[in-house]
Amino acid sequence: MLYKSYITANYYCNLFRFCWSCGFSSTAHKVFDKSPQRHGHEGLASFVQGNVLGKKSPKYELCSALICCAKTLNSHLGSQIHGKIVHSGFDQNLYINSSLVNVYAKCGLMGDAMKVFDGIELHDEVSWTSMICALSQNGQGGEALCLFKEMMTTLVKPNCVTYVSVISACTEQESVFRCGELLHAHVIMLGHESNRFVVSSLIDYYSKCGRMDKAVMLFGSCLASDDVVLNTMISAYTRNQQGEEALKVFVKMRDANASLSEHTLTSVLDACGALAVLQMGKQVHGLVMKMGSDQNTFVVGALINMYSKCGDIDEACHVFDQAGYKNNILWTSLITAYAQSGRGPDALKIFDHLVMEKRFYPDHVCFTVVLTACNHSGLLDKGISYFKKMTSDYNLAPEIDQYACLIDLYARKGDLKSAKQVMEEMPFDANAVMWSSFLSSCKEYGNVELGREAAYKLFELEPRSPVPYLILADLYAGAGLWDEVKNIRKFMNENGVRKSLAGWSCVG
DNA sequence: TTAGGGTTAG
Repeated sequence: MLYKSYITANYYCNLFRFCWSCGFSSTAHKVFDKSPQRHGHEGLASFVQGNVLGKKSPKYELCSALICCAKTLNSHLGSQIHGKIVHSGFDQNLYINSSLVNVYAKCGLMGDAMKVFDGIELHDEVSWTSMICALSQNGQGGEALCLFKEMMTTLVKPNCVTYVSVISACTEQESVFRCGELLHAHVIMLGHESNRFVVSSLIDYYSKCGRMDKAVMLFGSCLASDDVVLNTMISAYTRNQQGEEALKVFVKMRDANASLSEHTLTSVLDACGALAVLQMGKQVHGLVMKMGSDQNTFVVGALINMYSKCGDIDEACHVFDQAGYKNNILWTSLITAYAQSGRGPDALKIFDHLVMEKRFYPDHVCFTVVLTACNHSGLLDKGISYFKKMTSDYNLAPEIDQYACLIDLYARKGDLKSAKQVMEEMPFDANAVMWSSFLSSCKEYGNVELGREAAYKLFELEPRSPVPYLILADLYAGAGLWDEVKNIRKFMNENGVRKSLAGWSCVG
């Protein structure tokens, strides 16, 4: 088994300085890439600040400095260097501008990134790709595709990197899902299909739109020796409820003495959690300790989730306690672990304690967890009050997931009128999940009128599903409306909805 | 000397 060796951050920092001072900037970059992620960046950035900003800088040094800024997410230093670039008259240099786009994009400053991009007079494939990638990585997949289309109208031709960026953009939202297949056709025509970066982005794309047949085909056709392709495939299987296949890939990786990274660990822990295989999860935990990855935030989060999904809340807490650095995501993972193990009130206690001490600022996902915990613990009024706090205390506009929780809270309480009012007044269209939970509550409380309305909405939203027909029939039966029950059976036949009538005993 | 794939919370 190959493990990443751990050398101190100082070693990397000194080596970086040495390479840089000798003018070996590309070697310096390699050193920078290998430096441990959580250490040394600050030191390197301050070195850049001292050596680039204070001197008359050649173009390549400015470029190198910008790469460091992008990697350390240091937009402040990036802006300072930008000022120097303008002052030195290098503001039309393509290399520098592509790097600048990258710095701003990595720091989430999309307006600045676009401004630099728009200011470039003559683009090359890298400058186009930098901006396409920037949009893709900032959740603007649709815009990334538009820019790609614009690029296609120019004389500059996209390369492998462009395809990797634009294919990744297609996984962002369902509206651009179908574009991925078209891009795959481009890739085949241009002969990029054997590029491992392209392959892994395609596997990821297909797995995210549920086309595992295509993902498996691509995986089978490549050499599969690349660790990222293997990790992508483990995640792809897990995402598509094929955890056993995911574990098989992992076992093969171990048998082949493949290099295991922290990505591998998180992906395989996710598979263990999905399958609830505690023993296997513990073995991977052993590997985590052996590799010295027990302080990596991604790995710690994956461990907490794995133990929580396997029902071992004590071990989940232990992992959390051992983590030196605790961010919002880890706190949310811990709250989720309590909520998932039926300890909703404990989950809420942690949340209240944290916000009281101002140790973390809850986000949308955290509120979804809290609201779900309230829902599952029957703390309906408390849940509604948390929902209101989102806006009043934290200035967070609720999103569709939190509205779904609120609707569920009102409906479970039997306040069907309020639940329906929320569905009508919220800034989103009520989806099938919302109407389904609403319909179930209508059945629970015997509200025929609202139940009928919900069922008819579901007939439109999910025309092939027999479930709303069956629930509505149950509701009618509970109210003694036997003629209506018979009509439902007729209605199902007319609409071509098929379902075994087992369980529909109320019809008699 | 510019750009790129996979990982954590419901």
